[in-house]
Amino acid sequence: MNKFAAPKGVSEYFPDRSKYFEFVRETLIDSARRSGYQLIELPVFEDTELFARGVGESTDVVSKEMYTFEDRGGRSITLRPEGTAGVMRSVIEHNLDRGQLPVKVWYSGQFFRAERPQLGRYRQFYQVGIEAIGLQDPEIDAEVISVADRAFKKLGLKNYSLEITSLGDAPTRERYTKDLRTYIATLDLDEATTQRANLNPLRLFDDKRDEVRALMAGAPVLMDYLTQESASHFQKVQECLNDFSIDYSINKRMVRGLDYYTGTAFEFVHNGLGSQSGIGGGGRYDGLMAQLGGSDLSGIGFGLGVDRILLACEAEGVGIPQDFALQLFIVPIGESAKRRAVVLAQELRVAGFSTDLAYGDRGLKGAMKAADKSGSRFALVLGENEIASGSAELKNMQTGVSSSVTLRTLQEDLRKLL
RNA sequence: GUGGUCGUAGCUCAGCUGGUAGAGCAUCCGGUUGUGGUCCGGAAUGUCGCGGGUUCGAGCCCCGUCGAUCACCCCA
Repeated sequence: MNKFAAPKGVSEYFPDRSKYFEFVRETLIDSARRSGYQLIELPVFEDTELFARGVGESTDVVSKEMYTFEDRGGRSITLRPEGTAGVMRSVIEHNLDRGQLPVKVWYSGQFFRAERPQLGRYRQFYQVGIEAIGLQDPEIDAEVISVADRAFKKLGLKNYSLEITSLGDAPTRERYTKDLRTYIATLDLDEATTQRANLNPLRLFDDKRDEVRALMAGAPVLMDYLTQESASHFQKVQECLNDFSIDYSINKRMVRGLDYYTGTAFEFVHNGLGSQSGIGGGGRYDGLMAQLGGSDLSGIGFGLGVDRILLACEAEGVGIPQDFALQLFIVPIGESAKRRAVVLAQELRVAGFSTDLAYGDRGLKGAMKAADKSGSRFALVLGENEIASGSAELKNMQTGVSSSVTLRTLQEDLRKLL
């Protein structure tokens, strides 16, 4: 029988790399928790219309990358391509905005886009995101950015940068887009590019060809169109980032893939990932909630790509901290020791120590090898002699130094050492 | 979705102008009857991605297909 294979474009994480994935994800989530964000757990599929209206029909994400199917009741369902629309739906549906504002939530999980796969670009990918809803203060913009930045620094990443911009409010963008279209109409572009420009003129700023870049150099810049209010908001965001000692650069030509962004927008880019360099991005979406039928509250959030951040960590050789390793591995010698070891391991686990032990009958050498492979920080050698005297040999697997411990005080001793 | 490259042992790869497969690492056993990560010896492991074609003969050539990867597109 033929072996089954995973569907095209999915990434899987299994030992030993899964530990690394887990470390990255938990670090990102931890940063959100430390800023007061609380978990919101949502479905991975939603009414297709939610994304069409929320994300925007003109975006590539909606027009050609969604996993859409009909369920058994004939409803059109779509696997979520991004997180914000679903969060908005849930906030509106359950009136989460009725209480104190802002509502601050984080989420994590799988997202789906039917693109041609590449390293760091998968059809099922993993994001950690946060949303802060119902507060317009520029300080919250900086806070959201800081959650991501703190997480990256905690991971030990260095080779990344933050770009920020302001997209202005809806009327501003309308005025600007009109001028931009007028400008583009004067350019000599090939058919495909013209079509792209018609769909969304901002996209031309992202073109990688030098000719197009040169042509676009003379284009009007959105930031020159900002209202007094938007400009001052953006100014305050920058001051706040300065206060936080977060480095950034202003990218006046940033293009975001989703239609709902207004005002502050940002992107984290890693320099060691080839063309899939975006490791996270987000921004304000002040009209979105009203557009989806809720009250007219502002919002800001981000999505971080865990798959790509993991790749970035590997590219930079970022290591996993010790507290992710197994703490103790028990090596029993002989039948009666084995029975004692099973119970001892259970006691230690109950007491909160991560513990594993050598099963089977591989002999001491084999069991020590297993202890080594487990990555455990300590090995506890438990033989007939030791049991008779109520003791055991505790070996530090890094230094190779071992000492005798009494089983009765083992837990206290471990606590001191770990 | 468009174009290029690649697909051989669990992993990384070698395999000359077509003559039915090899290395290193990992695994297991032993050197060491109570000590891993070093060293030495030994063993096991493959429908050469899959399907078809050309040929006396295909890992190698041709076609298709699936997958990965790179660039574009797009983005996390």
